[in-house]
Amino acid sequence: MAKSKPHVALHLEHFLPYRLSVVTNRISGALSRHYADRFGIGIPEWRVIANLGRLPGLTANDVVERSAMDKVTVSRAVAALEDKGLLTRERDEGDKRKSRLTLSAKGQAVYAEIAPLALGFERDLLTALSPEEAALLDRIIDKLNAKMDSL
Amino acid sequence: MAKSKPHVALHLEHFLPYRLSVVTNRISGALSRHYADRFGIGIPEWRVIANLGRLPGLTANDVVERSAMDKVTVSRAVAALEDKGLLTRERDEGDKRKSRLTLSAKGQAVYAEIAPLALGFERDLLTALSPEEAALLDRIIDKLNAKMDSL
DNA sequence: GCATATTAGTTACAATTGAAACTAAATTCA
DNA sequence: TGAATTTAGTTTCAATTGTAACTAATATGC
Repeated sequence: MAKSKPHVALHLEHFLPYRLSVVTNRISGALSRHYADRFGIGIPEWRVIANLGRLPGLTANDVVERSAMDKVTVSRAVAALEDKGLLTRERDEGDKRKSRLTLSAKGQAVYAEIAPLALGFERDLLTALSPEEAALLDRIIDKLNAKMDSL
Repeated sequence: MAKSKPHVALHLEHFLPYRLSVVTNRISGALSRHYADRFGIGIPEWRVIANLGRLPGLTANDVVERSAMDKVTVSRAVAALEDKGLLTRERDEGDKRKSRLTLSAKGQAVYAEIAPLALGFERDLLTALSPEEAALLDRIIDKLNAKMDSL
């Protein structure tokens, strides 16, 4: 059954942007349910934690660039995490517009708990694909991103 | 460079659910900009139109099942489209809970204008991939969906 | 060196969204 | 039957989100 080749008529169920959107939302939703409920943390907050867990000292703007999230979304996620005591800000002395962000001990604990959950979820998801398919999917995502860059 | 194979450490930029989410949001955003601005129509409304354009007489619930959208989202999109005169409801005489939805002439005109835009966008996007890659991506999406069904 | 533009980040506001509760019609089954 | 359940669809409400306008700090150009 040919599916997302260009069509002469628009069939949503075979339309690539739509199909991608549906499967991605299902995956994101399932994943966030893994931690959102348990930890009271939403997707943007989790993404900030994931970035800072690996790269402490990023600024909010670094996170924006690395995460494809909106500036405002990141700003709010950072504020929420600070309120919850999961991260600290330290004003950059060289450039006082910036704050360096670091996970607190509590934030690191959350990271240490969620990261394996997330990786386990990914591992489970990837059992649906052969290693070759998984590798190719990666290449395809890169190519689609490159295409979007050029628009 | 190995990317979304299971990792020992969580690197968001190589984490499949995250990568999928980023590229999908970029694609959906670009696509909706193609019609949202020009026609004053949002994503849910467009999806309802796309469904009814091909299958007139669906009920709101049929659209929910076919589109993976929320009940509430569809209900609102349908109401908005009715307000704009793009579709009509006709109470089903056999089951008075249901309404059969049909695009008005105006709605069909919008569909006739947007559908080729959407198909052109997809065609353009797919120039980034070889035909084999495009076919495989379809298979992969099906497999990921099947995996999500089983969770 | 100072006016202008750019960058980091926040705030205000309006629109979108989904969960939960609700109405009305149809179905089940005792 | 007719009481209890399910289904189609809507409404209410609170949370999430993005756009635009803003502040404060830095960089640029003349």
